[in-house]
Amino acid sequence: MNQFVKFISQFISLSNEDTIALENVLSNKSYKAGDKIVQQGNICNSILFTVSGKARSYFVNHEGQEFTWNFHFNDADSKFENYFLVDYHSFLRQTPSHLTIEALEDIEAITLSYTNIQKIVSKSINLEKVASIMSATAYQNVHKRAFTLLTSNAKERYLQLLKDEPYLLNKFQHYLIASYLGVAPQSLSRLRKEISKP
Amino acid sequence: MNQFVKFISQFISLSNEDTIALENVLSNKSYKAGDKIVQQGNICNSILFTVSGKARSYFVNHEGQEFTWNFHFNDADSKFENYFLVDYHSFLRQTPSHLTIEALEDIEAITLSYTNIQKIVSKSINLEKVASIMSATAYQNVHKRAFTLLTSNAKERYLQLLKDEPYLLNKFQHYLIASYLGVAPQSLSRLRKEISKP
DNA sequence: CACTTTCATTCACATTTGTGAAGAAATGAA
DNA sequence: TTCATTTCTTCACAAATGTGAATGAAAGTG
Repeated sequence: MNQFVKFISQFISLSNEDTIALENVLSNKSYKAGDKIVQQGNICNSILFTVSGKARSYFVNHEGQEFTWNFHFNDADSKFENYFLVDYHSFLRQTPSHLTIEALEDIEAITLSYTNIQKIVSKSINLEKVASIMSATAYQNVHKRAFTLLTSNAKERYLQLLKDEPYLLNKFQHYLIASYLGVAPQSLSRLRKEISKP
Repeated sequence: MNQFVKFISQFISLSNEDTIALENVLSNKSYKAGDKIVQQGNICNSILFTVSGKARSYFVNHEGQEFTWNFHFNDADSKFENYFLVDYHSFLRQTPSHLTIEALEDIEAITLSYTNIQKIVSKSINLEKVASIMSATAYQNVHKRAFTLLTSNAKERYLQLLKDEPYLLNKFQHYLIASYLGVAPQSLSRLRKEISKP
C-alpha cells in the first residue's frame, strides 16, 4: 500500500473508493541532494510526503542569512509535520512561498498537487479532513514555535529541543539545529558544554 | 446593521438568508475593565467581535511572567485579528486555551458561539468561508510572528512595529508593547531613545 | 487641589548572546 | 590509508539585552 495513503488512514477512515481516488492522484517524485524542492518566492503547488531522505526548510532574510524553519524526514521519530515537504502558507493560499526546502540527501517522495487535492475533496467529503488536519497541525506547530521564541531564551529553547525532539541532534548538523533554535552555532556549542557538566 | 455582519460581508457575499441566519445566532455581551474574557486553561467556546473598548491577550509561563500575544480593539487602525477576542487554537480544536484575554477597558462585543457557528455552517455553505478566512488569517499572523521572532533582534522588531502598527504605541502602555515584542520595558525605553536621536 | 499609584525613563552593572579567529574533530574523496 | 574539506568546539572580546534601583512624569482618587 502507498505509504502516504497508509499515513493518512491513521487519521481518517478511508472507504475503498476514497483510497482508490486518492491513489489515482498521487505520484512519485525524487530529488537529488542539494535540489531545491520548494523555492522561496515561488508558489508551492503540491504537498510532498517524504518516503526517504532528509531535507530542511529555511528562509533567507534581506542580508542573506538563513534561518531553519523545520526538518523533514520519515522514520520512527518523525512528527506529523516532519513528513511533509510543503510551505502550508503558500500551498493553502496559493501565494509565494516564504520558505525554501532543500534536499540534504537524495529524496524519494509522494506528491499530491493542489489541483488534484481540489478534485478529490469535491468528490469525497471524507477527504476534506486531510486538509483540515494538516492545516490545524501546521497552525499548532507555528503557534508553539512563536510561543517558544517569545517566552524562552536560547538555553531554554535548547533544553526544550532536548526534551521534545532530541533525535534531531543525531540526524542534522549542529549549525542547522542552531539556526532552527535562532542562535549562532558557537552559542549552541557553549550551551551544550554548559549543560553537559553543571 | 449588525457590525459583525457588516464586517463579515466585506469578505464574503451574504445572501439575505445567510444574513438573517447569521444575525439570529449573534448576541451582545459586555465586560468590565479587568474582566477575563478568556481564561488560560479553559476552552474558548465563542468568537467575540469587539465593538468598543480595548483588550489584550497574553500567556503566563510557569514562572508567572506574562507575555502579550496581541491587542484587541475596533477602530480605523484595526487589523483583522485585532477585532476578535478569541484563542483560535482553542476555539477551532475545542481544547484548553493557552491565552488569557483581559479587558483593559469596558468592552462591548458581539458573540458567536461554537455550537451556533456549527449550525449555520451546516445550513449555509457560504458561511464556511468565514471560518476558513479566520483560520487562514490566524495562521498567517502567527507565522509572521514566529518568523519575526526567529530572524530579528529587539531593535528590528521595534522598527517593524513602528512601520506596521505604530498606532499601538498610542493606544497601549509601553510595558505591554514591550512584552508583545519580547523585551524588558527598560530595553524598549533604551531602544526608543537610541532610535529617536541617531 | 493634594495625595497616591502607576508607568516611563535613566543609570550602573550583570548576564546572555554574537563574532571572528584558531584549532580539533569528523567526514568525504582519491 | 592520506589529504582536503567541512563541521564542531573553544576562546577572547564585543554587542545586545536583562535587572534592580532611583527618579520624575502622568494618571487616577479623594
